[in-house]
Amino acid sequence: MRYDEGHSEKTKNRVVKIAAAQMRKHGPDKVGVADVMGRAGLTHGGFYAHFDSKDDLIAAAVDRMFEESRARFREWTDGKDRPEALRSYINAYVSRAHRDKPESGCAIAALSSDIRRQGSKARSAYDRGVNSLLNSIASLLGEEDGVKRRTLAQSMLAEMTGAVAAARAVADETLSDEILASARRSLRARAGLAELQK
Amino acid sequence: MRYDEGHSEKTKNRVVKIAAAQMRKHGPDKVGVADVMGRAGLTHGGFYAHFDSKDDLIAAAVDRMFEESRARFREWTDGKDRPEALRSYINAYVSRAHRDKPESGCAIAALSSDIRRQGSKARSAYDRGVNSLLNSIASLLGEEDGVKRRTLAQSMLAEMTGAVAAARAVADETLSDEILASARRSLRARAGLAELQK
DNA sequence: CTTTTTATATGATCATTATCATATAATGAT
DNA sequence: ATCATTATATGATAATGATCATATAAAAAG
Repeated sequence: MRYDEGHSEKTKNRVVKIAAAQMRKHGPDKVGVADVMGRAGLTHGGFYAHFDSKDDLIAAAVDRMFEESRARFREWTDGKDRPEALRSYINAYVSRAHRDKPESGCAIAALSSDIRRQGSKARSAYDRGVNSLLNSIASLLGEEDGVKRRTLAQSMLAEMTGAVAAARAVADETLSDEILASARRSLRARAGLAELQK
Repeated sequence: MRYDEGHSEKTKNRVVKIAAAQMRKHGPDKVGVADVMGRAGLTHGGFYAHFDSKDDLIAAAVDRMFEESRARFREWTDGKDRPEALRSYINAYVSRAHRDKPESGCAIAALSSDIRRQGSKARSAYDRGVNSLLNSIASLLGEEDGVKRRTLAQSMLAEMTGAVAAARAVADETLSDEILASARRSLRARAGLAELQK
């Protein structure tokens, strides 16, 4: 049928959004083309009208995940001065809420061990996303020179993503909560934030 | 045939060792039973004489990975005094050598996003391994009380595993090297180690 | 009103993979 | 020597999943 202009693009966006959520939740390889299409209210056959291959979908989904990351970054930091924005970002990222919602969370924490097994398009999208996030974090740091800011941002990103990934991996909830709390505290300290409330 | 006593156990050990390597490299779900058996010089059919299911093999493989972790920990720290052992452990863990050999490296860095999708036996094995590793790290820390040592160990483990996982995930080798170097530096600093050489 | 267009549907194919029933071969026990 | 044992092999089954050829339906263009 001759749907109205832009219908195809809207459908594609919907499919990518669903794929981005499902892939963070279950891993890219555990999400089937037919399942994603089904969730979008479509059947599997139409898939190849939108994407060259499943790899292509994975790459689009990774891009989408990092777009969502940037939106969350803004949500958590907009309208706050630098230290407050940083504190807010750390607390929101290294949180139980984030841990419990991988499907809408950061791609780095969700795909940490999956992405290196993916195709080059997905990996490029991932690299772009990581760089973008590093820049965002560095922009919140008050260090003198840019090199130090970048170094600190990289180290903090490692701890943030490592903590959330580990907190998800561990089955014991007490241990999981502990890991998050320890990382949060350490991150605030080394970001130069004085401890206020808990 | 009536093989000599202990043949079965030796075979099983060999299979688990191979599975542990392959699963760290490719992810548990990407490693087939037939492939592992083939690498052990066997055919797929005999598998169920050794394991109840693939889940069972995954759990055994996870246990094995952490045994290897403990052996590496000893290798890197034995015969050194506490600060030197800690420095050695950090430098060896957060290294390009470790990054480039997931198949023989730490399970936490290798399976960070895979393990939460596995069965309960594998997850229990993982929890045991994480706790054991946390104790090992805490034993290297010179903090006053045990709580602080545990907190710091958790935070450091998050950064170490996060850095190695991220360094593997990223395609750009320059960025990957940078992430490792940044994490290494930060970890040594917050572990209270003075900077000596590079 | 007919034709063309195009997003989506149907249905098939081919590959992969976990699992299991059954067979085999070699060797200690009889 | 024959038998019983047992680790491993053969071969089948059933499920899943990516891909693709082809069909269809509905609206826009004529």
